[in-house]
Amino acid sequence: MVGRPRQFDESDVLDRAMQSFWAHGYESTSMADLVEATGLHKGSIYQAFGNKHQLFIAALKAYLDGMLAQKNEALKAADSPLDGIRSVLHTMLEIADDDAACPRGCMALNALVELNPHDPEVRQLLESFMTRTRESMVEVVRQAQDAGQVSRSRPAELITMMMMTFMSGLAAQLKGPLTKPEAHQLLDAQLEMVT
Amino acid sequence: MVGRPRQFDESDVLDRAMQSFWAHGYESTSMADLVEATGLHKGSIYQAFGNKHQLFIAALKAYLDGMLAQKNEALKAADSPLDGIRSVLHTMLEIADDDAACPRGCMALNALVELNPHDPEVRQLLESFMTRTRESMVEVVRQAQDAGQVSRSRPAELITMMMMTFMSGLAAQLKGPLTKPEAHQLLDAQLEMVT
DNA sequence: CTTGTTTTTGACCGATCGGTAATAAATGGT
DNA sequence: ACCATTTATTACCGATCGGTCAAAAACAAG
Repeated sequence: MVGRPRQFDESDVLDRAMQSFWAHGYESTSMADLVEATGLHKGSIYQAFGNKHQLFIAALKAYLDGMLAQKNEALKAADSPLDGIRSVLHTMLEIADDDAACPRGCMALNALVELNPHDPEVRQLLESFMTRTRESMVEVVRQAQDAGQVSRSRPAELITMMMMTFMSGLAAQLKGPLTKPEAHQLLDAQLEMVT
Repeated sequence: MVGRPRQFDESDVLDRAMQSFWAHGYESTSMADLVEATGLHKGSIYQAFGNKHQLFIAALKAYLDGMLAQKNEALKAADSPLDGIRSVLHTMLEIADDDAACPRGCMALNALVELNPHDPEVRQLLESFMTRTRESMVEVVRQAQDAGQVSRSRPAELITMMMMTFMSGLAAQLKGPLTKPEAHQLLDAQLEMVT
């Protein structure tokens, strides 16, 4: 027995929900907003995703998975470890500021600031994500050091943490008056310093 | 004619409201929360501050004024321009992570991420604050360059923006697993690089 | 065509949201 | 003592919040 077929693509709906949460945050996105953004009715959302919080978790997970995939792709395509790092970070910036009208920033950072201290599920998700990205980035920094592209005067772990911290700052500042060209310029300066 | 005297200290109530907004953000702080935090009744809050949004603006303004005062004080007390910068930034870090149980971060950054794109009043307030801090910091960086404490290889404006971006990143990361000692260590490393 | 199963749809729910109004209480001035 | 004015207090408001439920609809299997 199969029942009535779905009239929507789940990953497509999840993506639309993600856009809403990304642009407005968790609390400021109402179920009415999600109904409008996804196009399907309230009951269908609850049947498919449980509740608002679970939908947010699913959307955040989709966002993080997309970022990880993008990162691996960029690293693989790069000619050298340092080029890979550059490519990953500049692409992250592009993703964080792709809409000229509304600077959404980085959804992971938005969730970190809005929800992390009070939401265990978000906390676990973000911690796992950050740990994985950090470890992967430390590895690439080591490769860059081995290739002579990055100074050995500082441990790879420290360099990595400084870059991730700087990226967090850029993602936050993009929600303010900072423009995209300025952000890229700052990132280049930081990369030059740290290498 | 004078009327019934107030039974509360306005700046004290404002401070309590600020603590709530600081810890939970704007949307997640309900009027009921504010009633509990301030101790006075709902009607009194509205009579004294207008509405929730105006109260938040007043609380944010009080926070920013406090930060500016702390900054000027630390700069004046410092033995050298570079020491002043160090003192200001490390103190900001302490303020952003003063409660072991709940990392509130920096209220200005929290407001930037949660509200800036959609709230004109917050935007104007934060832009004015950031412009003033940036200009004042550029001046101190120049003094540090004149004193030979900071390299002239980069313009003071760039160094300032990099430091502020890095601080934003630290303020955000403090809401996550990053510990206070780690944050101070990262800040020291960044200061060493940039100088 | 009927039946079982799933999705769709829209009406509906109690709780909470931010905000208001009316009354009581407390003061200084006359 | 009384009045004008301001604050304190509480009951109350409509709107919106996230969430539920039952009936209708659309399929596959028998």
